[in-house]
Amino acid sequence: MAKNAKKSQVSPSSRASASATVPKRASDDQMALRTKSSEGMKRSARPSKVSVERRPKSAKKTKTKHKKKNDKSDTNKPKKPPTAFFYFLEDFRKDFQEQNPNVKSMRDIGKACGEKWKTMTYEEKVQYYDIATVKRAEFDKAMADYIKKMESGENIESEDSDSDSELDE
DNA sequence: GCTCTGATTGTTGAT
DNA sequence: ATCAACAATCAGAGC
Repeated sequence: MAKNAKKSQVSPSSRASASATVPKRASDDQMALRTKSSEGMKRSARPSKVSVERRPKSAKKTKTKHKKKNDKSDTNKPKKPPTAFFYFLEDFRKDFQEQNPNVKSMRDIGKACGEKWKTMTYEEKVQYYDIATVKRAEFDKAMADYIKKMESGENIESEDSDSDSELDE
């Protein structure tokens, strides 16, 4: 049910607060973390094949296909940081597999995680929101550096050097 | 053998 | 204000 709605439900908190990473009660300092720079993500950057035919409309979602190892275009380009839900998903997946070793499909885990996420309280989610906020701040910084390099020398082609050390404290 | 799919929510750029 | 795309994960399916 909640699949087609998606945007409509979004979550009682998300935008309700101030489009910040943290739903409600978001501390001002956390909001300050998100500089919301111009990033540069936009779907156009993605491979045409992925960008196109991504129109589920009333159907499901988009299913992103990740392009896997087809990232030759943006090897040094920082990728979008996982959201709070994704951090929770990592932790939830481990616990879920321990209790359900027979279940290996991420589809089932994703569903279970989504249901669990909805039942969780703000206090339980806030820790993941906090992580996501920090990571996005780092991503913003990395993106700014990436753009700077692009403007300076276009394609540096040096994905692993300074950007890596910066991202990973 | 390699690539894509599916399923979830959050976030954000774009329209 | 709304939409669309993308972020991680990983076994399974398809080519």
